[in-house]
Amino acid sequence: MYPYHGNHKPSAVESAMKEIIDYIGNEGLCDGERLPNERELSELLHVSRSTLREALQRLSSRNVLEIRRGVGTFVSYKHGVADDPLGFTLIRDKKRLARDLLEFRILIEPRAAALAAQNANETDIAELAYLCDSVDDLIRSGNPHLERDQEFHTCIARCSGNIIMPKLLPIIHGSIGVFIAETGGQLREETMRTHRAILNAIRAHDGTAAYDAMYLHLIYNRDRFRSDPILLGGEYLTK
Amino acid sequence: MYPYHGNHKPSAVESAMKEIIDYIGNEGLCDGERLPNERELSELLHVSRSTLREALQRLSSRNVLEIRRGVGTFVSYKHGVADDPLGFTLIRDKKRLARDLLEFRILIEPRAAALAAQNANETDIAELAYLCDSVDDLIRSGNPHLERDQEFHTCIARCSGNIIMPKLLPIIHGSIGVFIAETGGQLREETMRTHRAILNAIRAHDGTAAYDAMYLHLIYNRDRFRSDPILLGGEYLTK
DNA sequence: TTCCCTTTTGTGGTCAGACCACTATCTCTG
DNA sequence: CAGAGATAGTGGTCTGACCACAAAAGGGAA
Repeated sequence: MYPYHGNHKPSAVESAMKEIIDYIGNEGLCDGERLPNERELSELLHVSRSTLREALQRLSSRNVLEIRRGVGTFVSYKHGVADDPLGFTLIRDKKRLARDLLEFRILIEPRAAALAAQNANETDIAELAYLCDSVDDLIRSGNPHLERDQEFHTCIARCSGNIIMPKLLPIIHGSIGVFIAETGGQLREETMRTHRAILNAIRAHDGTAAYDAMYLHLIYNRDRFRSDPILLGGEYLTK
Repeated sequence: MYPYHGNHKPSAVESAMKEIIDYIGNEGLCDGERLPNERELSELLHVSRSTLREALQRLSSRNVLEIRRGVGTFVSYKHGVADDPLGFTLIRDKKRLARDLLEFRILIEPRAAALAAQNANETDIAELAYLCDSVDDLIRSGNPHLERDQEFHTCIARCSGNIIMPKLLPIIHGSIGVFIAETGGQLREETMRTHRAILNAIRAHDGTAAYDAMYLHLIYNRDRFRSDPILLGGEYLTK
């Protein structure tokens, strides 16, 4: 994307990346479809397998490809799976990081919900409703629901119409996920109730209500974290 | 950061990444300091050079390291340099992408400015003032000022106190930079004026004023883009 | 001496080909 | 028909060689 920033001569890896992107475009490969295996692709692009591999790795680390060991390499228009693309790895103060991540959600997700209320069509709303029900089911049956919960939020982000939202949100969620375990106890009722409020506001195309509902939902989450931080891998907070 | 998401056995590359992070921590390496060369480091970590290289590449693509050909590999706590970590590469509709990026800035930067007004100390304000003056100088002398302009904005993001902001903003800016050339004509005056307004609001610790000033500044930018999109590599808009 | 050009040195970049480890599938057996 | 085992295909890792670039050292001309 940015060979234009510098004037440096493109390396073999960079060229290969561009050619892979072109290949996907030319072949009309869609989300989930498989690329040729590494040996074939390296011949096709006239680079060594190691160079080709490096190109694939870089593309996968920016969510463009998904590499599955022993299976193959797949196109992934899916949003946000890559590890730590924002470089939180080296941030020592993990407690502050967790706090800032939660604050950041409060900053953008209510706005995303408002936009979603404005832009969501029937199909979107049906998908949101399904996800909302699905989260409820998981909570009621005592199963892990965090992942599905995040899908609900990401779906709202996608409905916002701003393409940055669904790209960014899963990264934020993923980073928070390291710190926070599954919702427990009384908060589960709260989660189901506020999720439902968000869904209803979006269904009614009421932007203000959606904003407020999402805001409340996230505030609950933040305060829970503050007062009762259930942590996974607590060592990462002090390190 | 997220070996905790899945239960999969860590690959050699993943272990190497972790060990590199640990190495940086143990040796107390700071921003800009150099790591041992690839051959030494691969011996040190007991992995092959190719595995080590892959680990280094991944860390560099998440802004943790900076690899300079013919020179060495350096620790980079710096914010946002990596190419396209959010995976905009495959987005075909570049016009929409540009629009959404600008809208996204309008969504988060005013809030960052408000937080900066609240949290900035004397040192921060001095740095902001210097950057603001510097941008003015560049504009007046007719030199490219886009990069310094972005530094000004990133500095505000850093002053916000939320660590996500300065990580994210350069990525957004960098992606927008592909589309938008240097500010030209009458907008230059506008840029200098609104920058100054933002600075003054932050200096006065007036959050509301900072929010409004930043909002106006960005609206000007967006409208300029809409009415008169000066584009670099226009082909990328239609592709 | 001072400057510029050449050489040297050290670094990351690329290549080739071999073998390892995992996954899904097929096949044989009970 | 179900399960265990063999098999083929994929990405993962290793080795060691050579290439290309950037900075520093050296040497000659003004």
